[in-house]
This record gives sequence, structure tokens and C-alpha cells, in this order.
Amino acid sequence: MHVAPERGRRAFDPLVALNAAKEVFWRYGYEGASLTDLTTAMGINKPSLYAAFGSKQELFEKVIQAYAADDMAYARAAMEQPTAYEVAAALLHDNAIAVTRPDCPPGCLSIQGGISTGPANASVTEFLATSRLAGEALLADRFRRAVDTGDLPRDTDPAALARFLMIVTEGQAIHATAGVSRADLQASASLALLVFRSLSGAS
Amino acid sequence: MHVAPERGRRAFDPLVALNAAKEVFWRYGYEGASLTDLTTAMGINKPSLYAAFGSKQELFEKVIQAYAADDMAYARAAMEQPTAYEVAAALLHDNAIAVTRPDCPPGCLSIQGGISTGPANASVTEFLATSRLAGEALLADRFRRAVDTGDLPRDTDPAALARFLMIVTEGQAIHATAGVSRADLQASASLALLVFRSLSGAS
DNA sequence: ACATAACTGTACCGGACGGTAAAGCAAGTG
DNA sequence: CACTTGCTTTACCGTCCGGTACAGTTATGT
Repeated sequence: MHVAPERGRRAFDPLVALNAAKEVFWRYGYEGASLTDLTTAMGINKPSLYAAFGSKQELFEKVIQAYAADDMAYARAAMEQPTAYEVAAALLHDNAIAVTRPDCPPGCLSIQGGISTGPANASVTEFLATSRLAGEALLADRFRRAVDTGDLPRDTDPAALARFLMIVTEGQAIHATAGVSRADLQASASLALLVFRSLSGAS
Repeated sequence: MHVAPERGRRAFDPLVALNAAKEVFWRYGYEGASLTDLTTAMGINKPSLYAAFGSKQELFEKVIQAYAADDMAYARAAMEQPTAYEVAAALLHDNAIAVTRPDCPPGCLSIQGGISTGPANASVTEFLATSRLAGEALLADRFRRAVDTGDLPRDTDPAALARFLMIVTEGQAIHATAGVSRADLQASASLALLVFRSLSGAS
């Protein structure tokens, strides 16, 4: 990983710069993050940013890729738990941790980044929404397998269950941005997991 | 209600204009809504806006007040249900309806409005977060009374229960902005209500 | 009728926005 | 050593931002 630049020696590490940009987008959102905010945090000038990343929007997309690969790894790991309950428990607890990292802005970049934008940047909002729903579909697949193997009751709606859990993670993220503590979020996660005790009785 | 302006006869209805502004803020967020967007939707010019509402931020605050009074009435109504379960059921189901009104932008203005802003408008984010937590505190009070009267098990944590439910409503709002249907949100609400069946067994 | 008070429209303010052209400068190659 | 290469710096582009000065308009109080 991290190939050395072949020709012109870039005076900055693109990965370090990308991480700095991630923090700015995370804290201020796509529109709230100005090029001045970004270049200051990244320690480079605007032309360098454009040479290395293309545009503000392309930079944002690369930031989101890095975010999905690094900061959302816990979600993919959760899905490899042996049982559906453990999948959900890992997802909710690790999400409570992820949205309250002391070394990162509170909340989730996928939501903070652009839950609402002006007309000019509507594509950013759509892009993020689509990514979140794609993650939910993966979770639904995992629960569908759990139903097939008898791990979950036969009358369980895997998509509804996945949707419920994603809703909780998103609510946790919103709550985190309001300053709610990690412990309080984990208590809400434990509460949410109680639904598993009553699953076969869903109306 | 709707006192007639005493002196100069205003050429527009402030309430109609405020509602138009609400929709713009709701859809685009505080920063994403430009004065041009606002005045166009309101059908007035910038000086009229400033004469009637003071500034963009004061306009937003008045919009939020109207939103809390009108569009969030269902939340106050839910708390008057006779039992804690019915409070929660009304809150979650009516919230699913509220965030998917066909005549309004999807989601919740309190979240869409400014879940993240640039450094210049950080006060907007804080203001909204504080309002949401105030609503949660009211809900916690309602559940505390339910514990006192024996409606909820004695070992129930009313604040944690209120927090869980608010998290679900916030997640529903986020999901709604991604285009998820009202029916799907109501299914997730029913799922969330299953926690009430296992309340006295919370870990 | 007349002055007054209030709102409206136009046109503009300084500044910040996202983005870029052109010159300066450091390293790799002959 | 000149020469190329390519990033970096500086300075700037047109546009839009939130906000306002000023003059025009319109209904009221007397």
C-alpha cells in the first residue's frame, strides 16, 4: 500500500491529507466545509488539492471511500458474528463506540456529511443515502440467511429487522452529535436488543 | 390569532411566508437555504424579509417555533396517552407519518435544518440539539410517572427508555430522507415497540 | 388635501465561495 | 551544466453569499 509517487515528489502525504479532510467534512458537513477550512487542515494550497484530488466533490468521494474502508470496518466485522443476535449486538455496541470516538468528531460522517444540502449539491445527499441503504441491504441478507438456518424464527422479516437496526444506529449518530455519552448510547443499544426476545411475536 | 398589522399594511401574510420559509429550510437545511431560495419561495424581497423577520437566523428561529407548535404537536399529544406503551406507540407511529408527509419534505426539520454547519453557524446546530434533548427530557418525565404508578416495572430506567425511543424517531427521520416508505417506517416502529414486552428483564 | 408612516423594489455593499492561470522552484535526467 | 518535469505559491477569476441604503409607492390619521 501507499506507492511512492513516481515522478514529481509530492511534498505532502495524500493519505495524511485525506484524513485531515475527513475530519473537516465530518465536523462541518460537505457544504459547511469550505476550501479554506479544508486546505488549512490539510496543510496544502488549493491548487495542490485540485492536482491531487480533482475537485471538492471528488475529494469528498475519496474521503467517503476511506471512511467506509477504515471507520466502518466494525459494521462488516459485525456481520460475521455467528448468530443474528450477536450480529445485532456487535453492530449496535460498536456503533455506539464509533460515533463517540474522542479522536473524531461525534456522529457518523455518512450523516453529518450531507443529510441536507442546497439544490446545487443534491447529488451528495443522494450518494450518501444510497450508500447507507446498500449497507442495510447487506444486513438484511445476513438476517435472511439466519432465517434460512433456523437461527431466527421463520416468520421474521429480515429486511424489517435490518431496517430497525440501521434506524437505531442512525439515531445513535444523531444523539452523539448532541453530546450524549457513549455509556448512554450503549444503554440504548442494550434496550434495542430486547426486541430479539420477542421476535416470533411481531405483529 | 393572526392579529392585523396596526400601521403599515404588509403586502404579504407573514404566516404564509413563514410556512414557505419552513419548507425551504426543511429541504435544504439552514446553510443550504440561500436568501434567494427563501425570498423566491416566500414571494417577497430581501428587505421585506429583514423588515418582517430580522435576519436569516431570526427567521429560522421563528420557523422552528412554528414547526414545534404545528408539526410536532403529535409528540405532545402522544405523551397524554394513558399508558407508557401507548405513549411510545403513538409517538413512533405518528413520527413515521410526520416524516413522510407528502406535502412536506421528507424527514424532520430539527435534523435536516442543521445537523452539521460550518463554524460560522455552529449555534444553529447547538440550538437544535438542545431542543431535541429537551423533548427527550419531557418523555423521560412521562415514563418516570409511569414507573411511579406501576405502569412500568419498578426497575425500568425512564431516561434510557426515552432516549431509546427518541433515537428511533431520529433514525426514522434519517431513513425517510433516503426515500424509505411510510409503511416500512411503521413496520420498524412496531418492531421497536417489542422492547416493552421484555422491559423488566433489561440487562 | 396633505403630511406621515410603513412597506416595497432596485440596486448595491464587502466578503467569501469554488476554482484556476501563470510564475517560481526543487528534484531527476542528459 | 542546461533541461525537463511537476508540484507549489501567489494572485486572481466570476459568482453568489448575507445584508442594506435609498428612493418609490401606498394606505392611513388629521
